[in-house]
Amino acid sequence: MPELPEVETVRRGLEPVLTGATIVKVELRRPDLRFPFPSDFAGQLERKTIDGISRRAKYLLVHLSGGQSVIAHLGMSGSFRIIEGIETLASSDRYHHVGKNGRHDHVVLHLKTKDNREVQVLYNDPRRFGFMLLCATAEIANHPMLASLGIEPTGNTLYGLSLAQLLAGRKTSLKAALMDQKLIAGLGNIYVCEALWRAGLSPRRIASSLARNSATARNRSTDLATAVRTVIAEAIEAGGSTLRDHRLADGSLGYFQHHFSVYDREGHPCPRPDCDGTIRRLVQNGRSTFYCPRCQH
DNA sequence: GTTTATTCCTGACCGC
DNA sequence: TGCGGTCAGGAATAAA
Repeated sequence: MPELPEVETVRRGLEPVLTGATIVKVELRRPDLRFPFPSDFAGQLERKTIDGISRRAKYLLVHLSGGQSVIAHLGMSGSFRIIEGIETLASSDRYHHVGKNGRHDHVVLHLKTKDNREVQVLYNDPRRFGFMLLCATAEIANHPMLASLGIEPTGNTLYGLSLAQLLAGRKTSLKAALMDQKLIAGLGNIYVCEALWRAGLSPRRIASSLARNSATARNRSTDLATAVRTVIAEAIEAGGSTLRDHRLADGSLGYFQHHFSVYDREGHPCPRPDCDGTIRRLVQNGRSTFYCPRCQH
């Protein structure tokens, strides 16, 4: 399930191939993913060159010559695959890890790289929760999908005080607040669970309790901001190292198996050294939450 | 304005 | 082995 770290890893994997490449041809093998492709999507990409690829929250932004950008989202099952050369597409053994016969390869970009190699970039998405849209590059920040996104948990904008301000007045749970893309952009179910465990905070705690004017609340918001930043940074780092090992093997970009402390570990012992609790699962807002009832308060 | 429930989709998994 | 049911999840959308 691609959250911010996975999307950033995909971006880093695509960047050296896409940057400076010319889009020779675009194959759309169905009319839509989650949404219909923009009208004449292929035509608007073909013959353009790619100036660069950036990321905002869980969105990939592919910047094209001529002032347009592709806004791409991987949904929950989207992945990219890079195939060198033009003859290998028919080789079925390339598909074994992403599904049968490339059935869910919905988009194929035929590229000529800046050093004149012919490369195919395939977008595969079995559940089709992903999407691709077009937007004027100058207007990306105002695009409805991106305009109301909150702060990035990377960099230096998320810290105790800024987090406390975001949570002030929120009557919902800490878990739901951290999942809210309008507050912090890019966190999903997995890293929210992990960050709350690291900070020793209960997912059921009322969000605004971290915004109170007390030393305890300030410490908690600082601990949580630190936990969010470090869990994201470590996952990006882990994705980068996985990418180095993985990319040469088969060109796939998208899923990276990390080790989690609590996510999907119901019934396992809490990994905190001085805790003898057991990881539990509960459902909040229709989503599974994994946490340790012994050390998260 | 805030919060919650529903919807989209398919593959994996479980019990019978 | 096969069938039906359940679950997972991001974000738009509707509803409360």
